[in-house]
Amino acid sequence: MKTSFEALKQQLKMKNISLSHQRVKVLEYLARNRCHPTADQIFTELQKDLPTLSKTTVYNTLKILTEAGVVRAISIEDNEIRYDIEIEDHGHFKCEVCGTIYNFCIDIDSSALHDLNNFKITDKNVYFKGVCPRCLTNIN
Amino acid sequence: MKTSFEALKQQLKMKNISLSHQRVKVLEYLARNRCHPTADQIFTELQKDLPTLSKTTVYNTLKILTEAGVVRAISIEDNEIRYDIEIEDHGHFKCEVCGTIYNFCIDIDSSALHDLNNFKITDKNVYFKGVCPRCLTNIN
DNA sequence: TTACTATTTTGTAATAATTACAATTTGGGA
DNA sequence: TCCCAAATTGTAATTATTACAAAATAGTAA
Repeated sequence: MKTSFEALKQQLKMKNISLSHQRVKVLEYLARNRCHPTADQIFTELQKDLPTLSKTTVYNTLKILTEAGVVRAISIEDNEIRYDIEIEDHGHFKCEVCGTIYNFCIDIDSSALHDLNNFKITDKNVYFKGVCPRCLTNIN
Repeated sequence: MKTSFEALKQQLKMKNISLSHQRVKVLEYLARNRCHPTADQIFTELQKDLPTLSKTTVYNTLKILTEAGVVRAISIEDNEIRYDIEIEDHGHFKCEVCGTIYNFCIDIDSSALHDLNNFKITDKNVYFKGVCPRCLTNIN
């Protein structure tokens, strides 16, 4: 697990975000399942352990964690938001055949962005689409 | 107007997409309003001229044009899809204060993407967020 | 422990974007 | 003019998300 849980808790404490049982569960889920789940996937999975869990709580928690900068919300398409606990700059590749979302390294040289000279950039997202190697093999 | 209308029509004819009155109107709107409108904005505006227009037609048309590669669907956030008639590779910057979406030039060197060596890339999207110069000025 | 207060969770209802689908309309060719 | 296929329309359904009020919970001070 790249981001140690203790460090995360510390980080949230400093922002006065209390870590309730439910919030810890959501965080744990995101840390363990780095497949960019939707709110619904998180809810459905956690409900198995926490039968009283409410979907509203999942949405609330994701919103709080996103605003705290601990989680990143990504919306590639399909009108559904996916969540990612990796904050460091990286790109997302969505396979149009199997739907899997892959991470990939990319660093965009800000000096190349002459069009955005006077803009304050707070968030960079790179989303690619195409076909992943596994699906390319299966097609042939 | 960068992409000449005649060329566009030709392109669509070749793909066996007939250009009905409604479809032409949608295309014209996108060509004239390069502000990345939502389906609803397009519908509301066009309805003034075409009172019988149906929102379903707008969605249908946008889907057809997107599949034909004449229009690009972009979903930065807010769970709403925006449409752009510029197909050439460029990035989108959304100002978090005024909501405006700006285009900017960017070309991503594929050689830098060693993580995606065996992937077939069909679509590249770059979405940045932050504050645009005008809003930066107003804040101070 | 008890009482109090603020925060969190829960569940239901509302909202909003999009899609499904059947009926009607339209336009081009025989 | 008639006919057929394609396009449009309007309504209803679906889905993700948000709003909101009531209930539960946790932490704190007496």
